[in-house]
Amino acid sequence: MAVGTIRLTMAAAKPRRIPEATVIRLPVYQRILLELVRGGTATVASDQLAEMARVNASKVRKDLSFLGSFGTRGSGYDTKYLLSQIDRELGIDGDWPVAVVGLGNLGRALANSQGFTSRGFRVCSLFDVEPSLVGDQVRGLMIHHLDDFETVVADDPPSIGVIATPAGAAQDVADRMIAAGVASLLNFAPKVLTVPATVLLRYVDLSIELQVISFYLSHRDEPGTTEEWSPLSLAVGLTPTEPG
Amino acid sequence: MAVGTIRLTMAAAKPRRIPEATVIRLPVYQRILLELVRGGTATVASDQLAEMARVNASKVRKDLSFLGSFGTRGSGYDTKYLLSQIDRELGIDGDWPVAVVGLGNLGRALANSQGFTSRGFRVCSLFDVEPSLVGDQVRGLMIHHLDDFETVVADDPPSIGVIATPAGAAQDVADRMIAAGVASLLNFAPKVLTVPATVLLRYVDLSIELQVISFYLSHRDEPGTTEEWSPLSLAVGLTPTEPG
DNA sequence: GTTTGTGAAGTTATTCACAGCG
DNA sequence: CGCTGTGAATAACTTCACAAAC
Repeated sequence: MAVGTIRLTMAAAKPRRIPEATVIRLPVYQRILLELVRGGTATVASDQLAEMARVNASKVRKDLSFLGSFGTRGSGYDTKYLLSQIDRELGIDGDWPVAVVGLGNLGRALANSQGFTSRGFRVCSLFDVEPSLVGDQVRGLMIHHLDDFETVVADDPPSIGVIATPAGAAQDVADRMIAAGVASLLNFAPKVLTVPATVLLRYVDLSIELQVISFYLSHRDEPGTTEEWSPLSLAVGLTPTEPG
Repeated sequence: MAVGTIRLTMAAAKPRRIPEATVIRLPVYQRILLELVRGGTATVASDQLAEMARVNASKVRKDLSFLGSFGTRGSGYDTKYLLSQIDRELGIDGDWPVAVVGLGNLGRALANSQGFTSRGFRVCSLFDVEPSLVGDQVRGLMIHHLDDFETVVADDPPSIGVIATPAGAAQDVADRMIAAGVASLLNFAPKVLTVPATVLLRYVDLSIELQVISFYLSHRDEPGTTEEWSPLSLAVGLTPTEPG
């Protein structure tokens, strides 16, 4: 590209500002590309990607064009290269230490999951209050008592705090994480949290997913409704910061 | 509930068609209202709801107006009543049997979670292939061997199938679920699935959440970017069906 | 006075449709 | 030819702003 497009000063910095809707789809393309690369597919056209992501092909092309123009007309996109560009854009080259509080089934599943232990993410510390868990190891990391939270995270400050506790403990854990300087929270507890507007807060609520499903199942046969719902995106979560 | 409210006979069907963006926020309001009701709050104004949901107040009012007009000018919304209306709209009065395949940490956490065992949802059967798990009970339900899937679900056909297996097993499980008539899948395995367009497919990918977070953390200090990202919605997942 | 509900205005996202490159 | 990249057209969503209702 190097679209001569303005922004000149000292040569062509990209005019980028990636739309939110696109940002949300990038991880989806990323995952698809990862599978393609692993499966040995070297190039992919926008309409194939679109089919796999279950979106429209021009949307794919538009989305990717915000990153630059990496496609080859006539053949498509180089999977490896495109993946590396998406990774870069998503900040995957960074180091993102993650602290997990709550090591019940869910916390354990998270701490063990690929997503938390690859591509820049790294579980750095684990906490619980349950005496029978404290001292145990998960993936080679010891579970600390929550009482030691401040001390432990001082050594290796997490960027992301994961709350996988029961609802009753969640707000307290959030407060302590924020006080310790954690910039973003991922909350799995079924509890609405109150945090400062500067904190990036995302909820993952498994029941919310179910309810969106039940909504579509309930309505799929209503007259005139049938073909028109294309339940986009996915769902879940409250959101950080309003601009105003 | 048992609101005498209309739905009169056969006059005046509302002109309703709830925008997708609204549908995605309804479960968020729902959860907030549930906490308010439990905490004994009887009424709530749109700007309070908005603050808790971290969205704009007119968005809240507009969203709620698609359900009908249940607010009282001057004081706000009756929490209980509003909650019941959202529940109704989300199809919560239905019966949604859920089959879970894969009872590792994640599957267990799901089967035990409130979201899967309340408000219309009901875990109806559990499956795994691991001999040491088959025959165990989780919340009073026996874990069946996946080999018996077709037989077991014939008795109590699930509306929703949850895939919490390793990636390698996910497509096979999906195929069997679809063949057995399951209308919607919730996939937690890190695998892109191929399913017919009529199947409602949602992905929950914990690493996608992390990556959206890392995107915002990476970009929050770029010049001109700081205040403007209001990372809406939430994100995750591929999507079912395109209309075209 | 307070807060809803909603047209109208403004913004953002999607889709079309085609020129341009390989 | 095939497929990308992108302006222009369309559609969806958000926000404003205020009249009406309590």
